[in-house]
Amino acid sequence: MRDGVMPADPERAAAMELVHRLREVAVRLELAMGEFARTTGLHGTDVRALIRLLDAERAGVDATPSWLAQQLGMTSQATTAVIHRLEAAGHVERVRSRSDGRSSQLQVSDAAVSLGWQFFGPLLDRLIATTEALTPGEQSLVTDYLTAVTSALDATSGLP
Amino acid sequence: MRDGVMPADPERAAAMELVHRLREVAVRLELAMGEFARTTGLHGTDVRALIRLLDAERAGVDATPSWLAQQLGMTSQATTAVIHRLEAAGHVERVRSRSDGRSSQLQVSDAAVSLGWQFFGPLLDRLIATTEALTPGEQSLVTDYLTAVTSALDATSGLP
DNA sequence: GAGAATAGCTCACTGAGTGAGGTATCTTGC
DNA sequence: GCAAGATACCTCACTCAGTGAGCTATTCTC
Repeated sequence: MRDGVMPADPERAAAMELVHRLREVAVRLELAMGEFARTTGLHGTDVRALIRLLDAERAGVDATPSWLAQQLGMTSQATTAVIHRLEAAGHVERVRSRSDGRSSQLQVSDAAVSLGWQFFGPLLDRLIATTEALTPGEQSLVTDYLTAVTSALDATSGLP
Repeated sequence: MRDGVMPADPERAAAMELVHRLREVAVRLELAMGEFARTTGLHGTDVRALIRLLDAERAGVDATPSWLAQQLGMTSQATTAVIHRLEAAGHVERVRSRSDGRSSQLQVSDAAVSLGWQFFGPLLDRLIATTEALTPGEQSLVTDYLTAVTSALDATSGLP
């Protein structure tokens, strides 16, 4: 942002610099995802969906279409279309939920996972290397900071 | 990602956790942007464009349509459309370059900037507060780390 | 100054995402 | 036990963002 609108404050300026770097990282990650989408013939949204589904699996959360819609900030119809595309490409499988006949659960295929590793593997290796340059203590400091940032961001997306 | 594909390695696992947090922050930022887009009647891409234009201004870089296209990872035609939309909404002004008659420069209007502050102000305040909870030394540690991460990410997007 | 390269644009088209509305299943109050 | 309402997901018709093809104007190169 055009920082001049805010009063000059050296302490705040340093913090602001950090926030800008954070945003810059987000932008680059977005671009990398877009590139993955292009090379795989998927769409940006499809890739975002895949990533969220894998996140859900990691976290042990049941990924339903409506859950995914919320994660993507999209309508349920658009999410239905995303799931269709991913299903047609063999990246996702839809499994009818046993406890709730209306609902279904989404599972990412092994093929999609290995495709992801193929593309993001080298990138991830560099990120891991960058991260392991820090001491364990420094790493947990950064991790805690990022967790706090996530909470701060969450407070916004909870708007009505 | 489904980490099980990779061999278990506690050191790597800790670094991986950090990378996941980083990605999580990126996802939340993206959602916040989408929400800003919805409340202002803009599109996600338009907001991303505005942010990149403000970044360029901050960095003292000349923002041309082709530069913007590269930043957004989009074709020049799509970028032309984005600029048209932003221009029509009064958020951006197109100024013919004096040094190169083919090119033009893009400037974000004051109105767009204050609109951005209005929405992102509270969010930014929370982020700044989160950041200022760190000591100056810790802040610069995180800043340096994020800079390194940006470089690591850049090495990917430079694919042919 | 001719030819190649570059910056940006218009046009026609595809398809991602939305609003309206439908079906099947689950929940609740009687 | 069943009607009324809520919920989860889906289809249909439509809009408009983004793409490919191809154009014009300007600048660079020899």
